[in-house]
Amino acid sequence: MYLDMDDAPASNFLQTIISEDLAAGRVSEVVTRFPPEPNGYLHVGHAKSISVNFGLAEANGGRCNLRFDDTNPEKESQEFIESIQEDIRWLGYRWDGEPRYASSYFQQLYDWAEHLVRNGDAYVCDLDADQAREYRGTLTEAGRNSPYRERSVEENLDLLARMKAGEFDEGAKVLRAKIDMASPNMNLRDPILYRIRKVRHHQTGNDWVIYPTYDFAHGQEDAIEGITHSICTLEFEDHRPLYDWLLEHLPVSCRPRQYEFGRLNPSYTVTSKRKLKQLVDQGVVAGWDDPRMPTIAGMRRRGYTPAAIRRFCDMIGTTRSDGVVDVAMLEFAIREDLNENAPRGMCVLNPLKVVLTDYPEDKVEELSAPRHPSRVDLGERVLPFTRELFIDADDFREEANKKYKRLVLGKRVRLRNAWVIEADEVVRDDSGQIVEVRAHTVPGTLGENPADGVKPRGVIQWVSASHGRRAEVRLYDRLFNDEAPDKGDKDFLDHLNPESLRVVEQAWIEPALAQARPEDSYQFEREGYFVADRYDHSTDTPVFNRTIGLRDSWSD
RNA sequence: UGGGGUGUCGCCAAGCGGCAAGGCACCGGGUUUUGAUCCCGGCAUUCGCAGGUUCGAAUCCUGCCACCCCAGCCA
Repeated sequence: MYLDMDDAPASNFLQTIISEDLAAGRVSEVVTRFPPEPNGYLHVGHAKSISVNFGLAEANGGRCNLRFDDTNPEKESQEFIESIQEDIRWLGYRWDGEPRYASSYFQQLYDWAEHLVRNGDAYVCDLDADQAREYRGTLTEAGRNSPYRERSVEENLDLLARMKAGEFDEGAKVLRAKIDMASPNMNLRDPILYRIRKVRHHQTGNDWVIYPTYDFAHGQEDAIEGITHSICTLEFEDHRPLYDWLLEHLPVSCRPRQYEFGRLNPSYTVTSKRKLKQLVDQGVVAGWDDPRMPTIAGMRRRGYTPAAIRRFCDMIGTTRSDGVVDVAMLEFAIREDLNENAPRGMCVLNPLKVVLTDYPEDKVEELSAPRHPSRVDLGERVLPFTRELFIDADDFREEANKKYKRLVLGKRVRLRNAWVIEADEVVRDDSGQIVEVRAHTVPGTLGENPADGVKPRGVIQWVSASHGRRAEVRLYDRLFNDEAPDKGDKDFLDHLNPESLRVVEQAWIEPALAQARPEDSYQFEREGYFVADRYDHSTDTPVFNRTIGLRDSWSD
């Protein structure tokens, strides 16, 4: 079903580092990790990170852990923990062992916090958030030492224990590393290690009222798990000195190294969790898994395949430069996969009745057609042909120039996988609207060109009016009509594409398509790739989502 | 005016002192019962800019410019 996944082994700066580490014996096995915070759904940007972390481990015979970085219970939930696991599995990756949780290391982390305090490397600070900001200085001015910076080890130990015991209110005290308030790197100006949060944690319940910050947790989690290469995105680069400082000042048994790569920014989309949440909350889309969302769940429902997403990640590469990737590349990846693997079928979105006047009323020809033009292994399907058919209204014109390769009055067209027909006359309703085309078949044209040498102008899809089935078809398009909807001071909501969804309630599909199971992909010939909706589709009420249209180079 | 990064074709991206890979997009042409696919061809005398080193530089040095990130008790 999927494309060949191990084409060219990805070569990038991370692989180069790993190869050198392996060759020099600095590491004996590659261990990476994918460390999402369970505070939202995974999106295409995470897919790249997953591909990088799992891919590197896989390519080097190593392991990759899944670790929930659940250090901030306020924003996290079990729902996200589950959706994240489902998405990673769906993408086709398997983490090593059981999922890990930062929260399962809380005691160890606390012990290490005491260790820092004992060595005079951390202190309890009573400054509130506003004061702390003031003391921190600015980008161009050094900060000032907190008045609580020189507390004794004994006092700090006592205060820390009391913080843990719940004796202080939220925000009343924090534990900070004692580094350098004048550092040009803001992250080294006595960063906060622990804060008081009297909220229930989804994994540890009410065991803790103090929670470690990302900085105090991440490197140590990596050390505990024996991570060799801790790969994250560029914005964490400034945190690396702190990451290293903590590991140097703690009795950890191994030294993971942090490396950063540029995050993925696809054009015509937004990927910030805040903005995606806004789209959901404001009802712009139907939910986190709306087919227009760049979430993994959304792309899945849209009909994107794991193979296409992985292929896309390989195509864009992994570097330290941050740019915008043309979504056309993602679209190429899914077309490439589906062109190769999706069975073909016929669907008429905008029906116009055609009556074949020479064709007997009750005759039904059970034609057979290949499911795929080149994949003979996919077999054939039965195509009932009858006197009354539907074609797409866009595929008929009373008159047209020679560039129009469809049905024209008095001219011929090939009905895909069936007869060549010739249009004779149109039937109109009271308002003058064409409601029917009367035509006749050209004899001997089943699988053959017309004997008289007059070739059809083109090929169009059709569905038997008596044997076809009704279906709802959801035509999705880009959610935004601006290449960079959230760049600069733009409001991304001002650039929504009003035509990102058009629902065709009464499309006609050939009978074989009604047999689709949810999440089966097809190419509706001449239209595009469509997937049977994961939730709403059934044989009784077929519902298809347009994944992506066919490449179209035609212009009038 | 602090620190950390990045700058190679419209986009992504190889390249690491020897004379600019590849993919996407785009433009031609061919095949075709999908205006699809497939096939063939085109597409950077030039690597942010300016100097310098060298027989030779996208690759080394110097200076400059542009853009991104950092002042959450978020990650």
